[in-house]
Amino acid sequence: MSERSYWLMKSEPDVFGIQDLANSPDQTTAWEGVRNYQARNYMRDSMKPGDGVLFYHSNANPLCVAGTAVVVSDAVPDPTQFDPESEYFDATSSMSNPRWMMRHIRLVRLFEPPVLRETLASTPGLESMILLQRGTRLSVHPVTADEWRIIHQLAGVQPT
DNA sequence: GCCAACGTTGGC
DNA sequence: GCCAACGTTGGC
Repeated sequence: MSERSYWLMKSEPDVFGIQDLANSPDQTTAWEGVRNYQARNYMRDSMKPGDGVLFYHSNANPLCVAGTAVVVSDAVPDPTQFDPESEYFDATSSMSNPRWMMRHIRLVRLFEPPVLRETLASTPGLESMILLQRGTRLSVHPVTADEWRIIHQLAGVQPT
């Protein structure tokens, strides 16, 4: 019996924000389009159904944790890698040996108001967040149980 | 819009 | 296998 883990996943709200997740069927979405090996490895190898997800708005105003989600599927091939019409098409991947894997996530809650990045940056205990390290671009990465708890405190809600 | 930091590509 | 060049990310 392995412990539950926690993750942060970035999305640009102009492309797909937490409101889009809230409006999705079953408030569930496929986390398509990740084309970075480290992020893929986390999704493929380390995530488990039931893990918690901080839904982060990048390239946005305001930059913020907009809410939380939960991992609801095993790792499955990202179908967009096989779609020549998709911007995420990868001609070097094959059905028999897919390169890019993804998960499905379901909305748990919106943070209202969202927890701003500048709040994270000034909160004791969050100094080590990967998100806040200089030069970090990784769009899927782990957060600690402490970080998960502190961010829920900032949001004024019980951790789920 | 700028640009620093990073990841990937490809010539050698 | 190195590393320069390039493209992208993403905060500011």
